[in-house]
Amino acid sequence: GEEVGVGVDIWGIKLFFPSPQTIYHQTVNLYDNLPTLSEVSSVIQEWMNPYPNQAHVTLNPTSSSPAGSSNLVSMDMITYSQSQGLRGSSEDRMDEQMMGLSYLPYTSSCLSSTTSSGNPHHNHGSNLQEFSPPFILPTMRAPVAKRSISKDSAEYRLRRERNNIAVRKSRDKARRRILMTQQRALQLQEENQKLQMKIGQLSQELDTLRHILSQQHLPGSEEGAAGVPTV
Amino acid sequence: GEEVGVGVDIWGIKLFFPSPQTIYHQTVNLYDNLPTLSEVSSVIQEWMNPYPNQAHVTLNPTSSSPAGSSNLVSMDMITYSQSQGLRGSSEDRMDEQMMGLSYLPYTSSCLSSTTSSGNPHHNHGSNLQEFSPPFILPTMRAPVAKRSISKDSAEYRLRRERNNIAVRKSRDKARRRILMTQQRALQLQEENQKLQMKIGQLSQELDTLRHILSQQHLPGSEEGAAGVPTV
DNA sequence: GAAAATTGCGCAATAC
DNA sequence: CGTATTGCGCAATTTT
Repeated sequence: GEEVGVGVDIWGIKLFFPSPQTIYHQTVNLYDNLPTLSEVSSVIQEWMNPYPNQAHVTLNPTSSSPAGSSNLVSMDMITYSQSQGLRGSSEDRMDEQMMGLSYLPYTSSCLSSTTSSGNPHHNHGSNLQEFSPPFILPTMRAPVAKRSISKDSAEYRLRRERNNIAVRKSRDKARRRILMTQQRALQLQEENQKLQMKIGQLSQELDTLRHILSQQHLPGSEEGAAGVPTV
Repeated sequence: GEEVGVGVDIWGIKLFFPSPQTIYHQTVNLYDNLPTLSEVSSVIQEWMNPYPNQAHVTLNPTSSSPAGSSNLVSMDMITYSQSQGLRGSSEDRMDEQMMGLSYLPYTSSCLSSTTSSGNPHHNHGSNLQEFSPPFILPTMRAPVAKRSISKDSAEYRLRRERNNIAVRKSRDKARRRILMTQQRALQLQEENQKLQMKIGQLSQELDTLRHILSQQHLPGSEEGAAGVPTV
């Protein structure tokens, strides 16, 4: 099979979507306002529109117009139980994982390379067929065909190498950002403690002064109008 | 070649170490206290000890004792310019990357599987041969042979699938931890502002009271002893 | 539109 | 033995 994407089960309706990451992104970003069933069904209509028949449509590697005719659909169901963006919106346990729930294997198959013998990177592991959690639908867009690029080509290697460098750089940046945030949090916590202490000191001073003033004024018994401000 | 590990250049001395990640970890953890040249050379002696001749020693897949005889050495140099753990310890730019420096491609090849046709996962990209930054040595330990496991075996797939689940779980946890830290930092920042404001208020109150007291005492000209405390 | 950056994922080494 | 972490490359996607 040359399917690209994931099969999902939305309120009992099995669907196949290309581009698992898109779905994941949408899920991650929107998992806190799930659509209603009617919204889902309307979106399904929109989605199914270009492909009224649910038959397979083989990928056409030579098609050049990306937004043109349909060229990639497979109704083969692929397991996809993401569960990450769907863990209840109430912070979960924040310390440990949920009960036995979740992190079930999920398989996505890739387009095999067109010329090379193909390093089957995302190999299909177990062929489980369960669909569990409800799912957010991705924004609707017709699947586009990839430009077929030989994995042996120098251009491919160049692209890969450049991307690898970018990935390392990006992750390094992320690591530093995380570290910085942690340090900032610690710093703020320290500062908070100092500020709390200072507030304590000032409050005590205020109490002392108020006490002194009250002692001065109470025995004298008059002029209560110009008293201690209580802002 | 069936080499596993990375080649590094330490003060001009080219070495090959197995397990790139070990080196990376050591580098990350220790990059702020680089060893002296004498330390390095003694470590090199220790490292070279089991292998006085620098010839290739072929991997023996049937050897069962992990801590037993030497079974994995290759002096083929593999490019390794990590540069991540070596970015100056002064926070760098904290916003953007350094100048043209770093993130050069780095290649590590893996043991090919013994029975399966072998998915060449970590494929060798460009065959650059440059060695640049000085490097921390890993803790010395004789390389151990991996138990040869067929990639087709059900056990392998089981292990992989379990690890994949663990990985997803771990990353989910990390994501939540990061989010939590960010939120905490924001929260602390808000709290800080409030505290600062409160300190401002209290200070102003104090000033007012001090002013009042000074007004009361200065015109009367005496009894300066029981004055305003200046804690 | 193309290059760079980001991100989910699986793999393998390793840490625990 | 196990699970948990982590660096890495890949590919899909997003950002610039």
